[in-house]
Amino acid sequence: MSKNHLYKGGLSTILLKILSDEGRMYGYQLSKRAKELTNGDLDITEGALYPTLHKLEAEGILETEIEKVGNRKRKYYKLTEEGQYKASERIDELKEYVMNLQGMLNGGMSHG
Amino acid sequence: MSKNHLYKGGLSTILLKILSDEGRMYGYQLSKRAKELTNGDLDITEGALYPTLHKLEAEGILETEIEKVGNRKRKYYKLTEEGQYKASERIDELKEYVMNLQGMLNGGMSHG
DNA sequence: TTCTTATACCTAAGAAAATTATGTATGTTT
DNA sequence: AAACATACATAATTTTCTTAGGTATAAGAA
Repeated sequence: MSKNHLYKGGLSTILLKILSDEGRMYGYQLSKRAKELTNGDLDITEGALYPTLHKLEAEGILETEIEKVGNRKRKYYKLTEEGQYKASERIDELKEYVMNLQGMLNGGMSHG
Repeated sequence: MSKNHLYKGGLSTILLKILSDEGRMYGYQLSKRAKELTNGDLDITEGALYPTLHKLEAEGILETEIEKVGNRKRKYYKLTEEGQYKASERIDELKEYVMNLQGMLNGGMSHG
């Protein structure tokens, strides 16, 4: 099993984190929230967003409900019961990884 | 210009950070050092490592010297003068990105 | 009222960057 | 002698992203 999630494949875990905090969101809303939370650094494209959500749904980690607001449909995502467990695992792994990475990036200042 | 380096394309910047700290290293050594510095989390495969180094060399960011140790050759990499400038730019960007990501991962605890 | 922008979903083609597999060769340890 | 670590490299494949294209409703500006 690979441990190099983050510089490849971190997007799904980021989405899971947001959903685990917010409870229930739709795709468009998720991408806006991600951008907010990272001070504009994370700009999730639609071509990445929707396939990733579909994959997580297919894995049984997310489930959906379609709601009509006015004349427009929104597809709401939330974690399944099984998904809550898997999500917290993945989020913890990512946290640890990011912490180690940050340690590396801020260490080694004694050179110049 | 894309801002989503990290969950894709962070490897080269990580290598630049290590080289900027250590000054001069060869490929195999770089991969071992990266693993050390991240408590084993970052396991760079050879198929990722060498093409990435070759690309950075082709970009003029790294330069090489081959040394013979016993009967075995080592290819040492270091930053070029131009490379030092570009490396520090990329490292700063990555730092900021990782900081924002960490903020997101550790925020939103007020849910349960 | 028409144009632009924002909202809201989606897929397909292509590129980028990784993994996996394979190859060569030397040195060390069991 | 066999296994493992060092040390380089490339090719085939897969994953995951960007870019581009498509549909449609709603709101605001010109």
